[in-house]
Amino acid sequence: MTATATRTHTEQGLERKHQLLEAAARLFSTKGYSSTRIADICAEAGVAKGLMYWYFPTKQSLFAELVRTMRQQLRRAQAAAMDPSADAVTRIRQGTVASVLFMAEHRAYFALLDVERADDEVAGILRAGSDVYATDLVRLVREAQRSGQLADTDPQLVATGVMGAVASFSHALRHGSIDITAAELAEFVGDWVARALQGTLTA
Amino acid sequence: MTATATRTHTEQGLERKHQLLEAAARLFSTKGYSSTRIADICAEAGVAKGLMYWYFPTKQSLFAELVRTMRQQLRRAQAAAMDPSADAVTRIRQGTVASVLFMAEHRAYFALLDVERADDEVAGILRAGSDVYATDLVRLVREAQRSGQLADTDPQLVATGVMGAVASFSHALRHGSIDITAAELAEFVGDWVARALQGTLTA
DNA sequence: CCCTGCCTTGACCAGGGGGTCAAGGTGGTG
DNA sequence: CACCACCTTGACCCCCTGGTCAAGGCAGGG
Repeated sequence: MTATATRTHTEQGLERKHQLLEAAARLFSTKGYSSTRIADICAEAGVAKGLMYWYFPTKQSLFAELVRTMRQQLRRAQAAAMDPSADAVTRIRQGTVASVLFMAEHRAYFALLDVERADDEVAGILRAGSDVYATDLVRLVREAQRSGQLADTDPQLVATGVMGAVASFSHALRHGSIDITAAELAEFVGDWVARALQGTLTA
Repeated sequence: MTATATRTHTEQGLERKHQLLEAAARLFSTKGYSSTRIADICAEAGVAKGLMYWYFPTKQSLFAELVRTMRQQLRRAQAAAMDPSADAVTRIRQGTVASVLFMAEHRAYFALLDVERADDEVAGILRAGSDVYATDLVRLVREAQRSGQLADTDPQLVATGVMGAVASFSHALRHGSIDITAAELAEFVGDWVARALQGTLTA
């Protein structure tokens, strides 16, 4: 394994790297991680096989970078959608809607979550990263509880429910088992989550 | 590939087969489908590698049988939990609670759903089977809508939400990110789903 | 005691795929 | 022009793993 760590890239180099990431995202989300061969990725990107190893030390590292990038983007989309002056529950709803929309726009990328969920080989590396949003949600739930908006259920539990809803509905949309526009679905999921949450008050 | 199809088994044979299935379930749910080697399964079961092929024609068929069995069991548990005289929403809730409980009792088996979700190599074979519960749910939702219990949202959408909740919470419990007993969680999820559903009325 | 059908073994095979490498561009700088 | 750093190629290696197979128990029945 050559020392890819200290490698510097030109403008063109970064672009190539990006091409590889995009090609990989397309294939991973279609065929799954382990069923996607490196040769496939390079073919999809239109370059020779060896080139991948100029930019990434291993297949896993490519995958890892992909997920890292996606998470950052998602995170940004969520943050942008939340109105800082709004109450906690509203912000949760806004984040939820934004998440569904984001995922619809970037199906290929977001589908990686499914892979990550099952493939232990890679899940370990990244588990930590997936907690970021969860932590955020937990904070929001606590805030809502302090302000009396929600009852005192375990915040972790609630966060799981919210994230689960986003993931499940997104997954369904991605796989065509639902026939609806992304915008409509996003609103629906927002409502769905809001209702499930609010009830927590009377529990 | 030898003709495993017409093979007859003795009492002992069936037991051995069962051992293999159990070992496989344990490993698949821990390491994922593709990361589990046939050698691992046989080692876990304490038999020689070749023996697996006495009972199963391929690795995939072993997996398929595993999932088929699990689905049947789950299906039975759901059916048993539903009170035929109750209204549709109540039955949905009962099925939900039963699903969470079942999954908690059979973690190793149920975890296979995660694998199935991502691993395309195997997903295709079984996709059809996973629709059974969905179809059931859709029927219940329609019934509830006819009786005015729920508003006229796309039943498919609602079904997705219910199944998603079960899957997500179960997944969380399985992976230890939630600290709660299975019974408690089951009730929580039941409530969660019921709330999310009911709201559909006022949408 | 032998024969037949079920069961078990572990060495073996073949191909597939991750990862390597030597060689050859290409463009910018002294 | 020469040099260097970046980039690109495709043949090659080799391990890993799903799958095969010939050989050998070990019942039980005739």
